[in-house]
Amino acid sequence: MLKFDIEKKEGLARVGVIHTPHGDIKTPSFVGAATRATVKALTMQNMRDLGSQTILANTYHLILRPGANLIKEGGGLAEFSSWHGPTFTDSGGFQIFSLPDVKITENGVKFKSHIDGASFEMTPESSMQDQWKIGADIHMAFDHLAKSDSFEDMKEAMERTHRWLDRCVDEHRKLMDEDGRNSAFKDHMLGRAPLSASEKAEPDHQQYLYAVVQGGTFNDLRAESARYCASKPVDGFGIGGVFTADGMDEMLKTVNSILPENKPRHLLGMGQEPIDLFVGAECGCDTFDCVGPTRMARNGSLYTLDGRINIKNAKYKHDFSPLMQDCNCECCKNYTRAYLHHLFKTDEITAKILASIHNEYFIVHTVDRIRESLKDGTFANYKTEFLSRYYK
RNA sequence: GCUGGAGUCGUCUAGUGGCAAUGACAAGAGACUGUAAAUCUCUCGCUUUCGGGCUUCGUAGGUUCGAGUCCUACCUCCAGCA
Repeated sequence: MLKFDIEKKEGLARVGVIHTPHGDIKTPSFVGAATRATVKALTMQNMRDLGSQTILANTYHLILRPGANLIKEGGGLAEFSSWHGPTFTDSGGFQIFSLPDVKITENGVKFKSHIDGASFEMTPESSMQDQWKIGADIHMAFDHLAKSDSFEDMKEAMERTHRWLDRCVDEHRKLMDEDGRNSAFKDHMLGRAPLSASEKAEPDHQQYLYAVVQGGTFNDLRAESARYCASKPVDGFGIGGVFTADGMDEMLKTVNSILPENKPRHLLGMGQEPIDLFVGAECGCDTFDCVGPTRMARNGSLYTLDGRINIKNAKYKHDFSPLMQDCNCECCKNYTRAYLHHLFKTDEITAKILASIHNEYFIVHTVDRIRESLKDGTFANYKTEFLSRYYK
């Protein structure tokens, strides 16, 4: 079982530490979106420097290129990418469901590569196998995204997600026993040697599985999904299919009141808007990932405590102040808005690098400060102060 | 000086009798939430009660129902010849 220590609780919110084979994650924490085993425009050293604790890569993208086997050959995601720290993989379900011409059957999803049109089929088993090879510390179960937000489609997607979860759990356990067990365990299984308690308890090559809660905007479905996922022998939970902050707090309260307290919860894909992170943490989510901060950055939309600004706007041409006062990121400590404006207008690659450093830092540190404020009991004040200024 | 060619929105460019006029860039603004996104959308002569109205394709005339497109003259630029 994935070790998760809770240091402090406040309502549904909690401060904790997830202990992974590649290191600890202090939670709540923002996870950098490293879809193709890289955070776009940033090096892993950039990510360490800006304070990121962990990254999340994507199984769909990695099986197309460079292939799960190659990442395994390279020592697994953390080593292959030189991140060396804790890692997550998303199952690929979300991407595949966004492709045109997908054929969904009970067995899995048939789709064509967006790169060369080659036909693939991903099933709960194959996603688990690929994620095992990719070798992140924490894997997501292969879930089913609803094709619309109608109750019928949501219910169907949720129920299939549950059936697929059972298959994910079985496959994950099988991989653990075949590949993850230490040599002592394997000797034991072959009748060669007895097994000590610690050897039995802790495989040598451990990877962990999160179930994914579905149910869309229907809180009764969310509750049903949370109960189902909670009943399974998984290490934590992803909360999927959330697209807007509207009603998210109620949904998260419903779900996180049902999920067992002693396992971590990851809010999938949310965190472009700071309010998502405050609400998410307040309602008991421990980790977040989102492509928003880096995508916004590449497109010139940059976070400040007074809201996002578009650095390409003409009004910043002569603005020689830092992007954001009192920001300790490499970008704000060294460069002016006028310079960033110039880099964007001239389409220099450095524009995207500096902007990504800032936006990622901003979101990572906002969640870090949420964690600190929960620890010292000032969360409510921090939330009010931050949100009233940011969204004024 | 002669002979050819060319002058169209900030720039380059399409256009060969129905045109406020093509495309690109530049400019201005917006979007983006488990990344087919260093992407996409809108505006880009002036004006409007969004139906339209007005003024535009080097300049000035002309032919025509209608001219950026045809004719004449002039101006400027380019090439070749003197």
